[in-house]
Amino acid sequence: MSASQSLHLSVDCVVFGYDDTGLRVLVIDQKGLPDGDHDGPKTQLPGDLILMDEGLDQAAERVLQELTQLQGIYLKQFMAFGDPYRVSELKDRAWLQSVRHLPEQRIVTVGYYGLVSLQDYNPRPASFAGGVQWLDLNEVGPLAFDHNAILDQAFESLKEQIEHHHISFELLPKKFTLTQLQALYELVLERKFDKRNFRKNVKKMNHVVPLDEKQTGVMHKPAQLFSYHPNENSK
Amino acid sequence: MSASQSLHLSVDCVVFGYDDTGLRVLVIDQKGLPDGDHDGPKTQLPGDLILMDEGLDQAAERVLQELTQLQGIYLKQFMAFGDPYRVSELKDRAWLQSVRHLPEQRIVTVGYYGLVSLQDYNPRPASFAGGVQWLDLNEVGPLAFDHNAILDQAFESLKEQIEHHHISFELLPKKFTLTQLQALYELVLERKFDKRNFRKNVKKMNHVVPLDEKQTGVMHKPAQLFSYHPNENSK
DNA sequence: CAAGGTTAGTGTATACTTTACACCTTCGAA
DNA sequence: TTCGAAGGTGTAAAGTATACACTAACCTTG
Repeated sequence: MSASQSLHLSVDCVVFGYDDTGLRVLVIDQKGLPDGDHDGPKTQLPGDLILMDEGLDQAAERVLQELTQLQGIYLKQFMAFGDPYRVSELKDRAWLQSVRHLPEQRIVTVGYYGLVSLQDYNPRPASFAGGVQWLDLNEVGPLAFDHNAILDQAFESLKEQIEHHHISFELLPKKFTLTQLQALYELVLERKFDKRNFRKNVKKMNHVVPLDEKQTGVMHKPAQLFSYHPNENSK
Repeated sequence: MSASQSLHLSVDCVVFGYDDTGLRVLVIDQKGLPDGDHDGPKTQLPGDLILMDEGLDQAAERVLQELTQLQGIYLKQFMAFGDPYRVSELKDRAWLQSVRHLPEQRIVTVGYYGLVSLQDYNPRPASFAGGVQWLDLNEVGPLAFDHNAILDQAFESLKEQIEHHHISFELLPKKFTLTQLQALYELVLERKFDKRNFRKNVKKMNHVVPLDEKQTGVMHKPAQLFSYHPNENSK
């Protein structure tokens, strides 16, 4: 029935970053591809094979750290991708072979999405490993492998989760304004909200608490800052 | 970095079945376990290794068909389980070795949940492969491996999806009564609904259409039958 | 064939939630 | 001092959710 399986398992991370300029995805350059045709896709989602003694969540954390220096961010598994022909483009196979010395082996991957506040983590983009870029979600070109499909699916999962779980705060700085929160919801859910109604709803959530602090350095009325307190008695 | 991976990939199916007696899960007996201690868990979720040339969804379908004869039912991937020690009990390892002749290899599994109407598929339980049982959801004992955890997670996913996607109809016969629909929601969401309010809501869904037909053979006022029409213009 | 058992099926009043909508405030820059 | 730019606030109307109790239709039994 089963015979001898020979396939590999990887994790791929779709890291969403948010700041006042919008919602972005983290991609890395493919390194080590032999010179020659410069056209095709040269960026991909950060991902790699899992190690024999680590769990999936652990692998996602490690891979992300190794490839992008990002650490300690929110990561959540959303879907496994196992189409036998998911790595079918010639260029993709060539890259795999050049980097991993793998023969034509099947790779199944487990997708994770990650959330990070660009304002908190990215004041110094230079600290990231070379070849790391934050692409605007609307301007992601073709990625290697089936990574565009993985990205789309990750964004779908994000949309579904943001309303029912308190994950939006993972994308915001520790101190944020209600305008930032609203803009985030509008970007993720792809619709507009009324400012007053939005704020009314936020005030019902007792895990969003106002601080004794205001925005500084803006050339308009400074906004009240808020922060997220997970255990401000339930709801 | 990665070195040589050597792990296996399987699918496991959590099939939920519904009829007027409640919500059930499909389990199979483990066969081929050498005689001896009869205590430990002897049932498991249907699952097996995936083949080299099939996708994950395809593997789930095939495995389910091979182990339980169930075919053509709704199946949806919900999560991958990859803890390196997920198959840690001695008895589980012994079983794997006796059946698959695998050494102490790691197995990562992709979980699918399935939905089926017991009334439509199970008028003749004899037609199922031997060793297949439908356990009441509240009376599932210990299963092999980490299958209890997989089951719990599957049920969580079912709860989340039933409200936003039209999957409840996969658990109902083609022609169903509103009482059946309500009882199903009550079982899955683990709360009661008011009959009149529930029916008001259903009548707003234009994908649930009344038929020109009533229940027969019941010793009370026969109920109107309904059926599900996916494309009765949206929402 | 009448009575009793059992589930089907229906409407309304009230509380709550959602929506739509416009103006004054506060800061920095010029 | 004025201007530009975003912050911050309340109310009325529409829609949705809840709570609640009786009659209707079938089968069975005496």
